[in-house]
Amino acid sequence: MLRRIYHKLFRAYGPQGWWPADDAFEVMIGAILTQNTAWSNVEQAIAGLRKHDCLKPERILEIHPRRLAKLIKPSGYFNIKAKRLRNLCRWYLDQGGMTVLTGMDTDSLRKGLLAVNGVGPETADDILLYAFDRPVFVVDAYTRRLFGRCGLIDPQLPYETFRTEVERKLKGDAPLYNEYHALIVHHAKVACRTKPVCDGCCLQTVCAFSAQ
DNA sequence: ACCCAGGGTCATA
DNA sequence: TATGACCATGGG
Repeated sequence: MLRRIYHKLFRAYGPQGWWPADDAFEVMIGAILTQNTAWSNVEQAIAGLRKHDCLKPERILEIHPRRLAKLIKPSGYFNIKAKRLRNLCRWYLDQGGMTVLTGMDTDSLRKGLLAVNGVGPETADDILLYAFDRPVFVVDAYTRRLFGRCGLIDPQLPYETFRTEVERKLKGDAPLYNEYHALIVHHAKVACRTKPVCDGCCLQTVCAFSAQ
């Protein structure tokens, strides 16, 4: 059933081409900045960072925290996100950069990411999937509502439990998880133009399909 | 003027 | 384990 929902979304919207970034490190930065924040705001923040050559960990660590906060201001929560960016960059460099990180197994990578203050389960999985191409299904609020409403997975399950349930039922690879999560987000955005946010409307198409 | 977005932490019970 | 306060901007 998870497969059929995927195909319906894909047929409706086509490939989404996530993650919108120039390289893996930029994906990590974007994953922090987009926490509870519209992507349009994140784009402005990243533009600010790029303008000041701050899309590298060394630069982010060397500029003054207050200035970093100013650069990412459009993304909101700029003070705490400035700290989180620094935490992530310190970890990134301490580990030895992309070369070393790429060689690590997925579980070790996730543990390392989660140990960074400011990186929670969803942000960690964003990074695992979209920066390191690991076969990890990213669970967000939309995913819970979608699969919950379709009666496929209990939306109240803890994050890790919900994720492993999806992966167990779906048995997909990284490219599939990549498109699936992007499609769910896109679906929520375009189909939720009507006011009652997302409870009755945005899942209707998919749920009507799954009910047959 | 109001609502919330591609979450996470910390204090509290 | 599970709530609640808190963080803050821009676009609808």
